[in-house]
Amino acid sequence: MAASLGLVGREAYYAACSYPPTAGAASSSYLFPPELVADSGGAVMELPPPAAMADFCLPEIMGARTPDYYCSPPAPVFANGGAAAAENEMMNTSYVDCDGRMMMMMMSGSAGSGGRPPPRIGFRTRSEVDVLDDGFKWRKYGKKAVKSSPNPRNYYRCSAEGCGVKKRVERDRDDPRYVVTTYDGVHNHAVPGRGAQRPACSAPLVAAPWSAPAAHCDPWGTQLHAAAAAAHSSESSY
DNA sequence: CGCATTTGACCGGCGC
DNA sequence: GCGCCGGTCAAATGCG
Repeated sequence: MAASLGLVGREAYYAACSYPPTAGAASSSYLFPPELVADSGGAVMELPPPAAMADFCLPEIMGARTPDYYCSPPAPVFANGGAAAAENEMMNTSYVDCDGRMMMMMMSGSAGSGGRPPPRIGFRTRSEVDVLDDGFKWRKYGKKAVKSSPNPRNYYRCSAEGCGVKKRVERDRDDPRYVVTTYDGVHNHAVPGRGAQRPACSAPLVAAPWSAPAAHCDPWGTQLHAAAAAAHSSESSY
């Protein structure tokens, strides 16, 4: 299982996305690594300066130390504009870490019959271990060698009952020091064992307007914060 | 013994 | 229609 982390940092977050999920590799990788988006019509976002993002995303908490991570409502930060994102039924969220570095996350999926597309979130983390301990309990259900990468891709499912969240984990093909993790779906439960310390919805979170009916706050907050917390806490351990 | 992991097989989507 | 490829399943295996 996810042993305690040996993360050595998390500096290299991608700021790229690929959509719509059309041809080729892009259909299975809505984000990252860059080679998957560079030639497939994807948009590489130009990120505003962290400070600007903080102003945009963190109005009520500026002035104090920013949280480890912060999830924002969808922001029109796509290189080709928010309209294009809307056209493609894509949404995104972003957050900054305490160092002011900004991280973009992409969510996508088939919108289906007006329903909320299942969020897909991906990020890249420099880590010595393949599986980042994000606080949730994952059960590995598959491993596959993919063509786009010399490294095998591992498939995990949240082992919580009734929670269908999946994640894919693979080493970056260009830099094996980095782990590319893609979350698929939204946890319908709190982080195991962290109930008191880390409620599913941290206070500063802005409610996402599209959040799931049952969720009173950003449904991604749980996993994002969990992952962020895991990554962050690990930093001090190396 | 129960649970997690491994791994080959199978299936469906997509491009040609 | 066929083949490729990614994703999932499920039996076998390992481990505590």
